[in-house]
Amino acid sequence: MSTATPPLRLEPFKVACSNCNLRELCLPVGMSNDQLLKLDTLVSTRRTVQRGDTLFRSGESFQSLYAVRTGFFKTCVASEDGRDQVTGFQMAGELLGLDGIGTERHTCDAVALEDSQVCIIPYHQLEDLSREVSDLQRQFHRIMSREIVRDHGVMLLLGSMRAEERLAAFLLNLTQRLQSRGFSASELILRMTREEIGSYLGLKLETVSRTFSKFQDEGFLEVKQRQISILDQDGLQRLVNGVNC
Amino acid sequence: MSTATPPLRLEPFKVACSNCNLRELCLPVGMSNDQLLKLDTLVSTRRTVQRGDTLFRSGESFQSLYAVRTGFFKTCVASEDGRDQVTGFQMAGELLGLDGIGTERHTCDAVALEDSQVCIIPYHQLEDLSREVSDLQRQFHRIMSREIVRDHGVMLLLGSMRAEERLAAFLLNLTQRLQSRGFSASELILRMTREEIGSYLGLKLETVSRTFSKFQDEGFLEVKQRQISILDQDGLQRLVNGVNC
DNA sequence: CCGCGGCCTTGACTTGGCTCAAGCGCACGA
DNA sequence: TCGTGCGCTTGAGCCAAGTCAAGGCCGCGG
Repeated sequence: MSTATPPLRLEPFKVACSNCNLRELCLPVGMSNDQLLKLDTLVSTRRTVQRGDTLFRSGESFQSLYAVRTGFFKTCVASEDGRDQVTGFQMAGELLGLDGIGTERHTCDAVALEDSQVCIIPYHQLEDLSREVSDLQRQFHRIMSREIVRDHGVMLLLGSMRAEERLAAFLLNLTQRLQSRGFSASELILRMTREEIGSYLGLKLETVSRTFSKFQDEGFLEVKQRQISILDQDGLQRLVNGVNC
Repeated sequence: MSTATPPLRLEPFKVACSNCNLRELCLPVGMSNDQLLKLDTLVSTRRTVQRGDTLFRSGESFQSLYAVRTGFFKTCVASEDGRDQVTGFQMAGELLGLDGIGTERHTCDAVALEDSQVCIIPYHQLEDLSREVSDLQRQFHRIMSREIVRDHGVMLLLGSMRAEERLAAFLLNLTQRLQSRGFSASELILRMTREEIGSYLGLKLETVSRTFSKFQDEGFLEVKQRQISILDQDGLQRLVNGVNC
């Protein structure tokens, strides 16, 4: 009775995948308790990133992946000339840095949109462990594959949707991810500016703003600055599915 | 002397990564000869796909990755409503099917744009072998990561470039990939229609056609249907870099 | 050899989203 | 408390790309 508890109590409680409430969304999915303990030895440090600060920048040497523990990030790529493009928004349980594996350098910037905390996952150790633990390997591959699928969805959005459809799709995607983290399906607070939304959706901030106003006029949403209430989720879904074309 | 040769001669010569001329572009990158022999046991069959036929379709169960051996493919995703979007064009040495890992189902269609041949890479066996051969693991991860980076580049293109910049970027990317496969940097034959280019670039086919004509008028290209000669590569590059903005 | 069909080009017109500009609202610091 | 600045909204006008339509090119089969 006295031998079972101490090893787990003393220190690992601070940082441990094995007792993380995000383990059903993050890298540990599908792993047994034994396996999780191995993962714990690898993921042993966290890093705090203040709102507005960057977790990593394009061009920096790639060492680790990061799992968002709390907070909210954006990633953006830049072209030679100044143009830049928000490529994604990441919330709790999502991985950052996958782009760096290919070249050993990060290829985008990751910026915290609110005060955030990430778990540091040293990449080479992850490679080593995933050779040993096939469930980890499988989940890691799944995560990368899903990132590719997600990107294809964004390409579809950018390549073939109209402004209203893009914004509707964006809002539905956000609420869905928030909902799977236990938040309301209808109330959300945007962590990003209109300009950042616009960059992600291939629109100008004025267009984003106008489209929000239009959605409000049409009764789909209530918009109070960054506080959004979704009043007609089905309506938005219909919009995305091109019913109004 | 009589024992060493037969096993390698009789049959593996037909299909083998170890003596494939694409091995410097494909999955075998960075692997030793010993390791390649192991890979050979896994990648032992090919499949021929006629022009216009699909290698796999969205929704089909995912079993294998495919490496393009000869020919040319497009991949496209479709939304609920009929819209679809070409997400990429694949040539020799490039991998198809990575999108299927996440859900065990393919999420896009892969269509041959000319008569093609692919090597079949059974995915679960690849997982097994890459737990054993870390160089294989590393290269596989690199390939997935680069696919993510490539997708981010397309998002940048779709989100922030004008029609001329998109087409110029597309042509430069194509010639660069062809060049690294030993083809001319300036002469190319397009395997896809204007409509497919347009879908990939988020443009209508008429716009693609007009932009080709414009490039020809301005002396960047010579265009004869699908035969393109690049006359001023630097000019195209300057266009992509937004010099004419 | 001709006719057909798929693909491409070009012109005329329309329009969705961009640009430019003015003004509001809210948070924050003096 | 008030000013300042950032982010957001809204209007007016414009333009790049889309739409619609006509016609040309070219390869293939009859």
